[in-house]
Amino acid sequence: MGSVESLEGCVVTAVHPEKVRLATAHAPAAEELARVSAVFKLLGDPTRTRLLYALLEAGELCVCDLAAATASTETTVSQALRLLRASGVVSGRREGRNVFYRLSDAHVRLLLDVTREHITHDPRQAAGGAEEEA
Amino acid sequence: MGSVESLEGCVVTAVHPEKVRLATAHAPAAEELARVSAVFKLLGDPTRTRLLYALLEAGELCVCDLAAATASTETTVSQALRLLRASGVVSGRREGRNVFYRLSDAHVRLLLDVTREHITHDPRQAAGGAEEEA
DNA sequence: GTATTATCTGTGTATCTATTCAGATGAAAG
DNA sequence: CTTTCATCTGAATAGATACACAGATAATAC
Repeated sequence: MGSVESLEGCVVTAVHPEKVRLATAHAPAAEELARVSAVFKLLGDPTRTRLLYALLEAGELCVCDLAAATASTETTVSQALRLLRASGVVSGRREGRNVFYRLSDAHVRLLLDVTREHITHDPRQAAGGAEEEA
Repeated sequence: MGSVESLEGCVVTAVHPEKVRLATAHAPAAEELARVSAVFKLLGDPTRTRLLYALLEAGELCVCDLAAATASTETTVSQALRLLRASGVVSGRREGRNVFYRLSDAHVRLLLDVTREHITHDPRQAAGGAEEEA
């Protein structure tokens, strides 16, 4: 059993030091990782997820239509859209009194599709149980 | 301007009723949406994201190695792994006293890759500013 | 059997966050 | 200019959650 210097300098036991060094070497930088997890966190709220799937289907919707489509208040929708827009997940276009929102790029659409497929193809993680398959 | 019955029965104004109906018709079911956002929420914590990228690089790591690779305590890592395992994002394999964890399937790997690419190709959403491109 | 190591789990606390309400801003109509 | 409508923003509150500590469980060594 080897030992590796962790980032804070304290020595901890390691079963596979090479793999640990490999992981730390290729790990995303702090700022990059923060942004990645920030995007996932935005997608991790049911209200926002509902908005995004509505935009995925309709292509473009204004705030009041999004509120109707997701059965939320317009204020809640507006607050959610503010966060999504601030991180570039959605973008808004003003047309008269309405602001129409759409998904920013293909990456977001892919994330929504892949995760939905992941869920439907892996019905294990329902409410609690999620052991190995077979 | 038309009007649509929202899910709660109250009538709200709608700019594009057809699009709203399209979105509501193709919207994920409540349980499916809950599971999708639950997966995203799991990926939305920096500590867990770090663990997942470590597993993405190393393929398989035990708890103490993950703690070393991510500069966290073993307790924190274990708590994080419990949530990830409960939702089927990672899976564990016991070998003697160690438990080795790995990413469950290709979907998770794809999510991590796509989002990292999304971040690096879209340097807009740094700390605050994220207006339209161009 | 006891000792030791690795991982897991219960509990408490401090922090964050989603939602709501009230009011502000921007745009069009009269 | 005043009114009306759509959207936005600030503040307060209730609920969720990540981390740390202490102790429990599992597996090997002696």
